[in-house]
Amino acid sequence: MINNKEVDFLAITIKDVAKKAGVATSTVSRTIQDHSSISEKTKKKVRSVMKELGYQPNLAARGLVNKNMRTIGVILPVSDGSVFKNPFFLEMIRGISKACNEKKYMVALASGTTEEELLESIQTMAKGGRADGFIVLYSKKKDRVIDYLHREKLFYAMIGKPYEYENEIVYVDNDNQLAGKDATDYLLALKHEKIAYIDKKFDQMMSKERLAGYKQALMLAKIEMNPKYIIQGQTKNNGLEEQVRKLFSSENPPTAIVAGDDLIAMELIYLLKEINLSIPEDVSIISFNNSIFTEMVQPTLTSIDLHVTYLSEQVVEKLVDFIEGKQTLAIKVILPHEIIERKSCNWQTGEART
Amino acid sequence: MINNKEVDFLAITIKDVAKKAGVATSTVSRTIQDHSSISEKTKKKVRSVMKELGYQPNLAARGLVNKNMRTIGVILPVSDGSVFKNPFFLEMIRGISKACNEKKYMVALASGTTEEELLESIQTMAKGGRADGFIVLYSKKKDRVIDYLHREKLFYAMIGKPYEYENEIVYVDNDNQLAGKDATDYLLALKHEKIAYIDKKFDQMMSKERLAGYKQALMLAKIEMNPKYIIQGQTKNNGLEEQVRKLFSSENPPTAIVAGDDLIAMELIYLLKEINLSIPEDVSIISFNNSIFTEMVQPTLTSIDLHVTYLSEQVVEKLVDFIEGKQTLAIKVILPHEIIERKSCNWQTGEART
DNA sequence: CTGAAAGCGCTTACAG
DNA sequence: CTGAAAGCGCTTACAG
Repeated sequence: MINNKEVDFLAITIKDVAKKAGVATSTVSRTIQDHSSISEKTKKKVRSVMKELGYQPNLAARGLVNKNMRTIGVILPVSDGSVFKNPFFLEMIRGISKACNEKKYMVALASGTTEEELLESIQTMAKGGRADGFIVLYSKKKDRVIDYLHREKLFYAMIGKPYEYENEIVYVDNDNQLAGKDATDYLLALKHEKIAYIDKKFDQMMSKERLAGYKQALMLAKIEMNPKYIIQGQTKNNGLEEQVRKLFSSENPPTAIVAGDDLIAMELIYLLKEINLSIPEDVSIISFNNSIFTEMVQPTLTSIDLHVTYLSEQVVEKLVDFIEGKQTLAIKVILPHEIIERKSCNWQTGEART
Repeated sequence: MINNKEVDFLAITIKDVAKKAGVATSTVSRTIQDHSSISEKTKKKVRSVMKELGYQPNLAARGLVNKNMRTIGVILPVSDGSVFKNPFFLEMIRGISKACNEKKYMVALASGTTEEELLESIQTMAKGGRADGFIVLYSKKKDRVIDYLHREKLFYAMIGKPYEYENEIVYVDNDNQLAGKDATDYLLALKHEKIAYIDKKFDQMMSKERLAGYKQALMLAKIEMNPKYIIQGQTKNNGLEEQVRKLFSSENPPTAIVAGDDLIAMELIYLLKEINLSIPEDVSIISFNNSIFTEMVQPTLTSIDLHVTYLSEQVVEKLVDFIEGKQTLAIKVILPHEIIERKSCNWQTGEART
């Protein structure tokens, strides 16, 4: 319908405003920035003309001279399919987007099907002067993305604890070890002693930490850890499902599970129901994230809320401080978690928790 | 650790390349664009210098002169919480991001907590020359966002069928009426006659269309439609849950359900199980989206795949064609759907489908 | 308190 | 086939 060229009606610029207001372009520019050197009277006049003409500053021009585009690149994990289906990311993206809006930053997405592609995307944004800083939404070992960001001395921050350069990176995280311990302690308080830890993706930093917390809780409770109770995703011989079936049909099955996240907990609930175990009567389950799924299963899931939205707001804030030079230290922010009790945990006897 | 100013080491520009290669900046520029007027020999030399210096074009500068930023703004629905938790959006975002990468476009997110905020965000991007076009991820009635995009004659495309300006908007969609009909036909073929249609959000265009398809299927099968069998989210008196309970404890309960999407189907499964109905023995369920959830419930869900990823790729392609003037008509692309059979549907007798 | 001028890094007629 | 010059829309010393 409309041709590119035809629609190319000249946007109104600082020049148009200046002419109409009878001032110099520099005066308009300074008015936009609310410079103290411009008289209120002039500002008022200029502002009214700006409004009248519907002036909006050209961000490319501004970016060119300021060498900052007020844009934050959000780096998604390489989408091999599985990881990225976790709605967790949606919550983070949404939180970041919201926080950026408030700070008048834009958010640009960097993604890729392979690590190469992702790196290229980041590079274009970085060297192209398109993003002033980056937020990395995941944390994994030997990450070439982190290496790149670090080597190029770009501004970046992470959600989650980094594997490397820990002391040089701005990051926002939960105390995942404590969360793992708290989850386990919660089950211990319900008199469970045979507690399993089941997760899928053990390459993620947070999984490691939660497992450490689980071990710590058992140790402090002087309960000997049973290595069979720890399932770390699929092995080369067995899928997660098989391993779980085997564990629960063994001689000495667990009475409770700490699950890696709500999604895994959901799957476990189905699996266990299939082998005729009742939840929470036979097996109690606690998990992490407190996502929408917690309310969608039967029984509803007791889960640890990690305050993802707040996490996202915080990364944005810290990164922006860093970009704008208000803060130059590699600050870490650790947010608290909170157990949200629902119906998936019982006393070890199988009696309802009262 | 690192201060803003210190890190501000001058990026290498076209000038640096020109000097080192012993040519003019215009030659470098033309080499980048692979202009036919430059000799291969010169190009080769310039390119090698570019590589050596690690040159990356400054996108802001380029955008300033070209008046296009090779950026697509992706407009998320106003996040009142509920809608946005649907992982559906994550899939769309991912698909769009992937397609944009391939076309060397960047994706910028526009979001807001209120419609005002969202509009402001879009406006900044549009008038600020930040985005060349927009993709709207949802379709709702009386949308001020669409009004704005339309009034300002911006380039935009939608996923889903628009309420207004249908003949002037580039969009990509499924044939949702046909999908609704096919879902219903599938149940009819299993000898079900008492089929309910249950959805949550009836302000969305696709819900309306699927319902129309449901009605059409019944009509063609000469089955009288029972208005009680249609539940359209919560009314002012009753929540969805209450309505469903009531329907299934009524004298003449349905034996099958067409559910608005997988999430709703999941909830329905729990609900029905709670009132001691077996699925698929007592009630068959078919839904839409074929998301990860289909494999997470017991029984696994028969669901209609809408090819979301492909949908996303298509919007990007069409929008880019439009932006670049390769295509000036308000083209629509309708993608096929596909029933993915799993375990949630039986013959009306309650016997397993074989 | 305000303006004229230079410059950010690129592209593109216009010459040659 | 290549280069010198103007210009995209803004900001910021530098004068006054």
